[in-house]
Amino acid sequence: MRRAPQPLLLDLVFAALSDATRRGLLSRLIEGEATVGTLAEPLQMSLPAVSKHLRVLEDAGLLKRRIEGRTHYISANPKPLREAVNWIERHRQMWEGSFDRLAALVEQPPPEAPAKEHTKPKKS
Amino acid sequence: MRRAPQPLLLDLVFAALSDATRRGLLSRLIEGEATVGTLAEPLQMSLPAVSKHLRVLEDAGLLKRRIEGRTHYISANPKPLREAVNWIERHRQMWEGSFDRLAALVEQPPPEAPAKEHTKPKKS
DNA sequence: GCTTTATTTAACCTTTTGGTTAACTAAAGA
DNA sequence: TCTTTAGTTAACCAAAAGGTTAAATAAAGC
Repeated sequence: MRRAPQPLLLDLVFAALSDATRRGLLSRLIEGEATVGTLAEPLQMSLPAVSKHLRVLEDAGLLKRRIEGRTHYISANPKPLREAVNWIERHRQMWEGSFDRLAALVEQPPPEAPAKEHTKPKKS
Repeated sequence: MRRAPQPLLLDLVFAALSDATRRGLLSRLIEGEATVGTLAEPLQMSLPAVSKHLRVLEDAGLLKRRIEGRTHYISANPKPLREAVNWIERHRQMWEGSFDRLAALVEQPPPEAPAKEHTKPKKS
């Protein structure tokens, strides 16, 4: 009963990535948009189970959902991954002591827009 | 009794990173090696709780522990982070790649049209 | 030897997670 | 209209997560 400091986005992203089924779903989405049923089909588990996994991913901001009639088209949203990889790279580089090594990779801006939303003050 | 596909290392790493307290511990370790007590001191929670968090991090391979007498010196081990960041980067780049192609198409319609999704971009 | 110090382990509790089946909503098709 | 199809929501369950306090282990200090 001591916590409630709001679930950080990073919490949600890393938690979402910590399950192999969910990572599998994300991998599958590399091939492009897919419906819930299509995503569930190869995954020997019930449809509601898959639906839940998708919700976890969606809550972490890793999915986009386009609803058309009764069909939900799911696609990947890579944006939150940037913050996650930023956190990791920052620490990895500090620990390894090689600051310049993959710095370019992290700072690599999206080809279209100059990163506008990853400059938040965080205190983790 | 239905699962047993073995807990992948990636599972453990991402799960370890999904908790703000644990990320805080890792951040603290940027300053260098520290004892369990020192790590616990600023963290308003009991020592056993911290001990458990450290074990989660250790099981994920993110910590090294040097025991000297009754004192445990904890330090960060960045190695498993590489695999994690590899997974993320691989997916992020794939998605951003396909998103670009998609975006190129979506962004095409004239600036007056507010691009509702179930209306096909018909160009006159 | 006794006591303090550093830390883990044990036992317990509550909340969350990951799954199930059954019931519901709503669009599509006959 | 009636039925199928696509998906979510509800209710439930077992196990895991994250915390607690109390007990155990073992090194250090007196």
